[in-house]
Amino acid sequence: MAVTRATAQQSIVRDALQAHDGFRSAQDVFADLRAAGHRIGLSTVYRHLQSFAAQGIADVIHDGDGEATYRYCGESHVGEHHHHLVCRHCGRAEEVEGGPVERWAAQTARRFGYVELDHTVELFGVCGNCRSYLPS
Amino acid sequence: MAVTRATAQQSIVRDALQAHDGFRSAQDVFADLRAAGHRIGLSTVYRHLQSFAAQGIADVIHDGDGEATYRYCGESHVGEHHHHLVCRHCGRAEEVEGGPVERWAAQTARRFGYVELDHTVELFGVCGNCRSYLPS
DNA sequence: CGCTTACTGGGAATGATTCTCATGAGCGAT
DNA sequence: ATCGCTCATGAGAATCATTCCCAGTAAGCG
Ligand SMILES: [Mn+2]
Ligand SMILES: [Mn+2]
Ligand SMILES: [Zn+2]
Ligand SMILES: [Zn+2]
Repeated sequence: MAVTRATAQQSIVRDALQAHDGFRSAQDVFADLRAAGHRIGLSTVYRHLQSFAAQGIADVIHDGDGEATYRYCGESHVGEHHHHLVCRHCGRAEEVEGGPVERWAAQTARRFGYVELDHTVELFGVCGNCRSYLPS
Repeated sequence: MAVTRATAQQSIVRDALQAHDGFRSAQDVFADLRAAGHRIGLSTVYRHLQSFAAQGIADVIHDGDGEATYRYCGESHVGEHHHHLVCRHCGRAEEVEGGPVERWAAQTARRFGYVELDHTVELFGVCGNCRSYLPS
């Protein structure tokens, strides 16, 4: 599943991801690359995004419709376990530590006798920037 | 979006959900109902499951593939905000309170200047029952 | 410079969810 | 109990993200 050779396509997919600070879908990235004049296949975009995620270089979040969105992981958090605070308007995301959550999760699982624990924790809101633009 | 009239189909979809203590997909519920000899359409199953969710009667979780799964909410937690500890093997789920998580989420959002906060928190593991059946 | 093997990409296939719309059934009013 | 309006139903088509297939291409190594 991990695509390892250094190809031109791998580069442009990585660059496209890094160019934004928010989560973007494979379809989005594909459309942007094509619009920018790059010759690349949709399958290839999927392959690399998933490969980045498998390597921990990128994070994945499934949006409300279940569509997978990817984000290039910030330098300081590559590989480390962390979560995100995502602006549901512009897609911008902050990487956050989950200290209290991790402890609560472990304790809760123990209480119910569950093992091999894992968890998904994502925070959504409207960022300071978008707040000014938006009504209500 | 909420289907309100008391129809036979609404009943059997509700019953099918209540009959299991784990999260199940619309496709699963549909297959079961058909196998049990009920005449019902797939669209109708989707309609009712989504309606239950909109009313807070059922919970929804998107599984790893982004497929939506539904679960009839336990009596004591209907309407109240809560989370789940789900067995990734048999689908069984425990309803859990997220006290520490709620506080952490609010504090984190404030720190980054985000408003209109919301969050998804789901715990996954292997339940005590399944642990005995499973290898490794 | 070859060779081997992994990568590419167009198109077809898959599978969940949504849409359309003619038919059927709640239920409030009579 | 009946009528009639409105909403619910369901079969099939449509949508859309993601995966599969596979012949052609290029990376990396000697
Ligand atoms: Mn990250
Ligand atoms: Mn619940
Ligand atoms: Zn924003
Ligand atoms: Zn289990």
